[in-house]
Amino acid sequence: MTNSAPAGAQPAQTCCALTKIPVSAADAERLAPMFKALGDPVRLRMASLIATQPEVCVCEITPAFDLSSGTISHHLKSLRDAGLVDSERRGTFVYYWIRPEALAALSALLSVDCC
Amino acid sequence: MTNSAPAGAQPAQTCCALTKIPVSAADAERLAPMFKALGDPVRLRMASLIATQPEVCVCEITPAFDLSSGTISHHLKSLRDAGLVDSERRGTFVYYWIRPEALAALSALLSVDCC
DNA sequence: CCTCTGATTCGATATCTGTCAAGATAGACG
DNA sequence: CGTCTATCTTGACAGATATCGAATCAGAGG
Repeated sequence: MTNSAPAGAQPAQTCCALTKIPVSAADAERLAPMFKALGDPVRLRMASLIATQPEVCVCEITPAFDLSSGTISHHLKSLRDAGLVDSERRGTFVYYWIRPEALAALSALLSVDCC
Repeated sequence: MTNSAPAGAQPAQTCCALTKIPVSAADAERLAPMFKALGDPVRLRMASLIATQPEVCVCEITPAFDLSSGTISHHLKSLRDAGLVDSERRGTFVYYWIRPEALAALSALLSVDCC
């Protein structure tokens, strides 16, 4: 039980939505899965890799990780199920892109720019 | 495989650090556990409950959830291990508070205010 | 000291998760 | 139509996780 802040001292000075009003159970059910999807190092990197480009082919994602293609697919599915990315097959290849609304929802909760 | 964005159309217009440069493997290892900790509805609500006040007694947290005290402790430990909160015993009671640096780290990654 | 209360830890259990290898699909292209 | 390549799905499995109830620990106060 470390102690990095004088317990009685000043409160969290970082202001963000999370610190304004307790997240409701309903919001928590909706938002937690997105955090969960980003809660694995591989998926966090995948999401970032996809987010840095308009769209990314799976054939570009696969070689960026030392994992089987089955595992890559599995993680991409997690990200898609969480609503963070979307995908489309175009010919032989499948392309993924980020869903900005999803990032915005998380950002709104954590962003310090809310006040 | 739904299709909510015209694949070839404009890229993610929401700008945040995540979309600038792919998260490095090292950063992913450091940040993913924090997202993971927030990736459970119970813990997300707990973190928010703690973040909305300077500090919160466990005796206030416990009745806010329909869970055994053992389970509450378990989740609080997860949040603490992830570096999101810290705690201190004061007499009979234990108090938790948010670690603003941790929220700031996540915020920096997702915030739209970076450009 | 003894006991009471708040909180954590422990043991058990059911479920979930990350991973791989192998098999199944979907198009492209002869 | 057959085959090749890219991707996804399935089956299996070891390890993690959420949960409870019981046991333990830490102070407070007689």
